[in-house]
Amino acid sequence: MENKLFVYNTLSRQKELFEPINAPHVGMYVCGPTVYGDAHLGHARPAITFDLVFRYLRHLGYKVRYVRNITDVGHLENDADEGEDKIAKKARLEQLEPMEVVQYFTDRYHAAMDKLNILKPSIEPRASGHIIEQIAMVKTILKEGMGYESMGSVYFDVEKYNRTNNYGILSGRKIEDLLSNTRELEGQDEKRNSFDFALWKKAQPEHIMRWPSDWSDGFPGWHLECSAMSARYLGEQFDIHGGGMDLLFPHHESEIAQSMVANHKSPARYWMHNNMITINGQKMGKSLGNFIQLDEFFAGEHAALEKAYSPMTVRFFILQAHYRSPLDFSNEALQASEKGFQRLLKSIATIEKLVPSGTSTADIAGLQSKCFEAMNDDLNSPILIAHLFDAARIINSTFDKKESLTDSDIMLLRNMMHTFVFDILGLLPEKDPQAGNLVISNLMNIILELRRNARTNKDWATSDRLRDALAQAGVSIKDTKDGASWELE
RNA sequence: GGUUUCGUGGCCGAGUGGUUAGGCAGCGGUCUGCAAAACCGUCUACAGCGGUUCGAAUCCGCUCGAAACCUCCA
Repeated sequence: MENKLFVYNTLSRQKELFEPINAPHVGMYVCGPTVYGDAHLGHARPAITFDLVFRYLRHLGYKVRYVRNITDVGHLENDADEGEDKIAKKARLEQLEPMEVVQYFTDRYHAAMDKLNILKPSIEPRASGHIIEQIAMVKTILKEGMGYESMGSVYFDVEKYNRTNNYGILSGRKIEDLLSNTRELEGQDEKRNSFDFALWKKAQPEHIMRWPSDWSDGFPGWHLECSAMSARYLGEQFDIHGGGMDLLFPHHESEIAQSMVANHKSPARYWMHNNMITINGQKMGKSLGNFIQLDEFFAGEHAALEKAYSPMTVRFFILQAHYRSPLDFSNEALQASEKGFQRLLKSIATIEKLVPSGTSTADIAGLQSKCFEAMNDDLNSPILIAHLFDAARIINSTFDKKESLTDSDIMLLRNMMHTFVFDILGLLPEKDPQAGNLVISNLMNIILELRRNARTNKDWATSDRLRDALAQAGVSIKDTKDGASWELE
């Protein structure tokens, strides 16, 4: 843990030295998905961003407890569906039990995350499994006088809270500005102010996800689950709270307010927010209808996709941008990432073929230091990747005898590449599943043997005919110094 | 309208008061029977207008343009 890791803290709006409350232990909470639909590219970003944080902290030697929730209750659909839960709505449409929908999309989410090689969080709590904790928190907030009951629902009194605290500490918003932005929404007459948020919501008769409470049969408010579950598993104050930038306000702002009242502590020391993925410059989002599901990427089945993009291509694409910058989707950019990633992987394989020299013409240790510097500077994965491409150039040049490396430098380089590419960036070489097929492999050996004979006899017509026919069949042949190799298209 | 952020070369995307980002594409070369692939080398830039400075793409101001949030959202 000699590395000095700096992270950008949204609270202070600057990079700060990361110092855990109880080193070597680190507590990290990240807002997970609402499981009422398949994961799209936008979901991949926070998952990958905080997977990178998780992996890097572990690499630095920290013992990290990573909590990422599953939201399966509590989100209102929209103005038109006042009081109707997203999960419940989907369930009614599909004639399924709400929990059946939750289970289905949770499993699908996990499968997509597995493909992206995202490590599982230490704990993945569900909101519906923590109703008791949430009700207890509502009671505490009421006892503290910062909440009020109205027609069976309970609301947080933002204005009162703001007299002694700062509602806006995270987002930079001022309550006066919020006041002037009052919009007339249905059901707001229950609230004292438009910006008050629900702690407990009374369920309408048709609402099937409901739990009993002192105030009504209902369900917990939008922001409560994260406050209740983070406190339960990480304590009242923990190290890192993460999520998408779109959650900054009001979700995270309200989380802070709730925790300040219930626990008299600001819940997290470092707030980290990943930026959005855009498509044609606009946020990719469910409500905008412009999202592309992850499985559609992997299968290439979407009108906006020119081809399929493998999970590792998507992962590399996301890591090539800094997590706090917006990232614009395009086929051109994806294909650039795909090729670049393959080049990086090939260079790692080439390390094994390097022949050691007595001296080194490249500074491998220095390059390794630069890689750590990049990561320590707020997880700057694009800079790290640029350094890794420098390493790739050194590897290839050494292989071409234009540079030289000592035995120990080669070992260092191998270790460095494996550590950063596989362990920290979480990238994996993707093996063609068919390539391992023994029958195909044997057939290819027979065909290439025939072609090799033809070539020995300078029978170019036969040689080229085999190559063209194989290309038609979806197998590409590459002639190298060491003979021909093949791969499936 | 308010809050926050951003505008970099053909595309994507880092950086930041004086020193190469990187990837993809393009171009040149090596290799090759040819081709492909691979590898090496290499060009194009900091929205516009002012200001501060010895020096600004980098700091300040204005203009234009874009985005996120302000309502569920990763």
